[in-house]
Amino acid sequence: MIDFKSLDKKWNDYWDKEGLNKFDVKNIDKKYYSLVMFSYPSASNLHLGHWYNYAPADTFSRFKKMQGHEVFAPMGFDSFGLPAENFAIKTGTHPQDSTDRNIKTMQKQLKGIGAMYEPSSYLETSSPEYYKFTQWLFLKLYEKGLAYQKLAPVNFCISCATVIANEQVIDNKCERCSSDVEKREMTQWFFSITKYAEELLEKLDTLDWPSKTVAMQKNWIGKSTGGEISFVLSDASDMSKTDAKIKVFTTRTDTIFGVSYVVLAPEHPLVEKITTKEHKKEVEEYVKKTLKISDIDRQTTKEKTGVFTGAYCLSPVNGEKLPIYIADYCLMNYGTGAVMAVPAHDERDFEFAKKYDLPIKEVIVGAGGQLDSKNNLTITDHRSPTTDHNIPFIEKGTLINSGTYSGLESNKAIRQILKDLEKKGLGQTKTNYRLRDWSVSRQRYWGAPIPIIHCDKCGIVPVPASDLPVKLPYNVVFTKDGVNPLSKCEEFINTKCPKCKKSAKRESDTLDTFVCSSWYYLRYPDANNKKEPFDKKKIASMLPVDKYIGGAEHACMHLLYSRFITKSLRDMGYLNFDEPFTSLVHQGLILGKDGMKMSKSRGNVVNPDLYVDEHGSDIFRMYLMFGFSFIEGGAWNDDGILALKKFLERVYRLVEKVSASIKETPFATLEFNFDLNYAVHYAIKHVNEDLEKLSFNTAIARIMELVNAIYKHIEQNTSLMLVNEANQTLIKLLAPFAPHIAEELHQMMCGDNWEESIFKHPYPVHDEQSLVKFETELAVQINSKIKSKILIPTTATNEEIEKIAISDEKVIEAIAGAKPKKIIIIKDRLVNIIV
RNA sequence: GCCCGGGUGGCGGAAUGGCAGACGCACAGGACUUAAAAUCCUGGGAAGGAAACUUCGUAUCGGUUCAAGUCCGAUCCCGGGCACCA
Repeated sequence: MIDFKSLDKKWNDYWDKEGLNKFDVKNIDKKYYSLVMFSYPSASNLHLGHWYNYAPADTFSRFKKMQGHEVFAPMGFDSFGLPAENFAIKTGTHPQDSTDRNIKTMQKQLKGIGAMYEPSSYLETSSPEYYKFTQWLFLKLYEKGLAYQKLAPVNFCISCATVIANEQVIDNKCERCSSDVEKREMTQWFFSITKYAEELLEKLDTLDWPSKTVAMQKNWIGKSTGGEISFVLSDASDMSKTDAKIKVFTTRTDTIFGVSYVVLAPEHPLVEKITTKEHKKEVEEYVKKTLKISDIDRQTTKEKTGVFTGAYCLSPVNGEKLPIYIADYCLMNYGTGAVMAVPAHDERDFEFAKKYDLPIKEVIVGAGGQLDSKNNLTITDHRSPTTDHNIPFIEKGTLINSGTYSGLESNKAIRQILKDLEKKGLGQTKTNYRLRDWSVSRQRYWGAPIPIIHCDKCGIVPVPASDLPVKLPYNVVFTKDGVNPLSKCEEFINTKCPKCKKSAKRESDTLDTFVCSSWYYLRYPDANNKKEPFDKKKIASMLPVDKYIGGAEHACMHLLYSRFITKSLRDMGYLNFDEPFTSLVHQGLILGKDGMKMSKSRGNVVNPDLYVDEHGSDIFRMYLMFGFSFIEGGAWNDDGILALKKFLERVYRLVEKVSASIKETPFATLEFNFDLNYAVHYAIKHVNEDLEKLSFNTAIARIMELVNAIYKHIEQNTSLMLVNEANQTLIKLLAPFAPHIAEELHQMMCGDNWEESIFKHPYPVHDEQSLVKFETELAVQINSKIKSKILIPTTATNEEIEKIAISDEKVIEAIAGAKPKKIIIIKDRLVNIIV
């Protein structure tokens, strides 16, 4: 038996030599952009997760290529990032050096997959040729007012010593290092992703994306429509007119008659102004205390606290005097930083009201509440306050105790009340989003420097595009003090102001690596362009990406950021499409043998290299595709890989056998055999359909069936020519899955006539006629229970099928003389006789 | 708490409302072999039965339907996301 391992190099070299992976611009009309998420060289090795993403994706690319598409499948490295820098602090190895080294190893490993990556589009985000344009992107966003600097509370990871984005905070811990995240007030750079909130939300429905990812993004954007309502301060004599109102945001304007107090966030600017003398000390202490407690504690303790400010405001609907509180459960960074509290119909307000003994006014009853002809409310819902006081009742329903609005259904009341308030200038409809602007400043070295200069005279001055890239200096010192090495690098920091030419200082923050990865798919098709990030025309013909395959962990980060960047570049006139990734698929997660997530500490990490070294890449990648449902993943199993080895050896023997016999009897007759022909076309049809859906495991199952069928026909002495033909189809079907082995088998089959790579051949297409059988087997049910099977001519009419079914021996016995009441016939499936 | 997924043999996993368990692993039996391995063939949801066959069976309970793993309602468990968002 041949050593499959030896085939990897042979065919890889051949593909390289022949330029088989090259994208040919001539065929641009048939382009297919097949993208995988590029690798992050933080660890020194390609791990199983990479393989599980890249190998099946390559099978898909090869399938598309054989289908006649001009496939563009690039690969590169997302090579900036914290881990390299942390490694430098720990070991003294410069991030540039460790990154270069890791990339070298990983490139070798990538080669081992045997994937058809386009060689000329290779990129590394940490190379000046690339980050020059990441900086260009920043400047463009700045120019358009989409990048700005502000003092804001940000998430600060103490261990990483840098600010991180909202999206990078998981359970109040850093997404990367899992240590605590602190809220800090810092001047930071932001991208105005919120300006695109509505489009980012809306266009989600046009995408062929996993529904879960769409749901996550929708959730993250968090649109809610409601009203912004003003509560006028009851004693506003000493304040300016604009300050005399508290604006609250609510989605439940229908509950406004149930408001018993108003709450401000402790950070709210009005707090200071409205607090009365008697309450000043208490309020100040409370504000100080809550601001000091990090968000972490504010969330984990959850117990609501607050204090009375001494001030009152007036209900805009009935003029009722309402006390104003400040409380930690009101958040400054959402809505207006103030809420109207309706304890009877909101859980949080209820909890607070109970604790501080505030009135609870019920104004909504369940949907059973109705006005009778005399305008009296009848209540039929069991949850209504008049029966069992099941409050807080947070659902919508019918209004009670709400003046002229009583009796209205909630949704109607919301519209009506807002309309009336608008007339009085005290309210309007308002949409809020949970999405915050993207914080992109990082106080770290190993990233693209933000191309900004701070000048004492001119203020913030962008680096002129002609001066790009702002190069990251190599000679910096990495220390454990948590201070950005760049800020201590004199030769980097000190510069001249481009405007006034006086000495000025460079911005020392670098860009979040997600900025680098938010546009890399635009760079690939024009990766060697020295003048521009990409040529507009080229991109217009190559983008959007047709199939994007990668991990689900990027749902609210990379995938959202990329959509935003695409839209902003479109609005600047650089792109002519709205969405970067029309079709997206996430591969599942491969777990350790123990069914647990792989981790070094658990000691259950599976190293792909060991298996590839032993079996070659085809067996390994086929196991990854056959052993799991692609989008589910699952636990690793060593036996599974042996199964695929067995299968491929079985195919090899088959090809060996058939090509040997063909050599012996080259003029074998071609005698048609329906069954074998059917098996071949059945396999072709399903492998095509399954590959289109990335259902690799079932596609391989169909190929296995074909192999079994061919073996059977050899035994049955079916025409050698036909077997030979079936075999050739088999190898083509197999080619995207096991490219090296398929090339070898193809060469074996062709013998002296071999001319070119199997990937220059079209993928088999099935012939519908070959799948039409003369006879079909139908199951016959009596009262929905299967009693018999019958063979009917495929062309039989329903009447004929009925006749055959009823005259079947077992059916006669089962019916036992009873008269059929109804006969249901499902084409090609079954007959159900109801008696 | 809320929003998504998911729960099918000993195992990985298949099933446009229409014959549950494709394909494979493991297992068992047979062939080949001095023997073993490899290979090739056959069999395997469970229970009962000599067999034909019968009954049960896709987390649980109920419903719709001639027909439910699939649709609907409730419950339990597992995974993921969000989490004081007014």
